[in-house]
Amino acid sequence: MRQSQLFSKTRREAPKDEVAKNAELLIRGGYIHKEMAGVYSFLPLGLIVLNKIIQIIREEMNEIGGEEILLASLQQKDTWQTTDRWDDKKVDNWFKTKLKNDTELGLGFTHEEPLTALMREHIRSYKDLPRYAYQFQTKFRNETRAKSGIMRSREFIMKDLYSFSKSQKEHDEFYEKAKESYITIFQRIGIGEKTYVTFASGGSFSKFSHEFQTITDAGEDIIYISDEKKIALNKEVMNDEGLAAVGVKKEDLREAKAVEVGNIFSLGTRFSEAIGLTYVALDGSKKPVIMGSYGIGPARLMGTVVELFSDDAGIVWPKSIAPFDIHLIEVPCDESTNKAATKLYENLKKAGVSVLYDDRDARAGEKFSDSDLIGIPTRIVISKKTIEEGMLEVKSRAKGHVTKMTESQLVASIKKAQ
RNA sequence: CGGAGUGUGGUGCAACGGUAGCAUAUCUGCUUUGGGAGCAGACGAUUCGAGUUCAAAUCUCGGCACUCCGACCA
Repeated sequence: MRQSQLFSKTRREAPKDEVAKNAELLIRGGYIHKEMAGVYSFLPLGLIVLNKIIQIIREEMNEIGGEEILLASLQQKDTWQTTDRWDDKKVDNWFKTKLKNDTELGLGFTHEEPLTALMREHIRSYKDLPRYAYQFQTKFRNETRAKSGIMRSREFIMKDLYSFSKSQKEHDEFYEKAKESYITIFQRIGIGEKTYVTFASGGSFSKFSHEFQTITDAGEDIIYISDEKKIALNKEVMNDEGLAAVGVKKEDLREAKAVEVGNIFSLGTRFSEAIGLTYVALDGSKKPVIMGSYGIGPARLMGTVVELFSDDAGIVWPKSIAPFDIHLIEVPCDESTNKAATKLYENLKKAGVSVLYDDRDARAGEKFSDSDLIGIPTRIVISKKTIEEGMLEVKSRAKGHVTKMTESQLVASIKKAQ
């Protein structure tokens, strides 16, 4: 798109009420807008990145048999009372509201209850299992303290998948598949090397759950990593039982700060029994469905990427989730550069390369600074000099080096990277 | 929820209880054009409410908002 058409503006300084690097850079670059503590809106550039992350997750969820749905945010009290999760004493981060007639409602902080209840209408026989449903949906959590920019917010989109299986074996097999799928997702997004499958508390559902923890000082969790096994333990299960389950010795582990970018749980029959989601087995008996839940926060992922990949000048997006492939900069603007830049812009679009074309009537310094801040992987400058030379000036945002190449070489290199 | 701190033009900062100032952004004009240009002019602000005082951005109390530390965190 043409940058002159982009309503969001970059800014030189971060607002003083942001300390977290992810929020500072994303606000300065015009990716997000802060509505209030822990509540952020996504602007055009931010939504492109968020949707790219979502699309990667979607592809991987479909790959393991997920069916996409969209559940309601408004939740009925009754459903949550059947599992004893309505009471504020049991779940203290509910946002609750009321209908005009005083009927109490909740804004969903998760969706085990409503989906389990819904599935009663669709799962009746062992022939209907297994099933995997997932969604990208807004969760509301009344955190006592929002912090770290978009890493911990009160309203956020979450991908949550729920599995419904007829046997423990069937569940366990899917659980492993989901774990592998998550590893693939984090690799595709570019944080694979710093992300560890981490043993964590299973809460009231099972002994352990698996978290996906990405090493960064911006994280809130402490994990203990076994480099040999490429696995980690959350501090909360750093005890004899946890060590035994993972099969590591305490002295072989190293401590690190990390952010939880994903979490998968075995739920057993906690919800299906309480809500009455059963199926008729081969032998005619009625059995509760065995469930699991699998979450990833796309916005938190986006924040994590910014924390991991940025420098003094701004963001350095991994290619897989950058808002555009190329930042095309025309400088200075006159008739000849405009003609050349427009032609290149159109050609690149035709070749299937996404381009942010800085056609603004601004000075070179401002354009370059904005480009560094926005962080698109490849920058191309069109100027009188490059037109005379007949070569494109191509700069890598990550590596910083400048190379000269022709248009077809450029397209080939972008295609190769995709 | 406990503790600490901060609220001033769009943004970032300043102002002893006594004329609210600077930078940047924005607008106009001229000059400029490969790393946030120059000159001239213009627009624009004390979080809200009470109190103390001749006089409050400044002191006191309360509300609201935000940040940080901690607790909490399917």
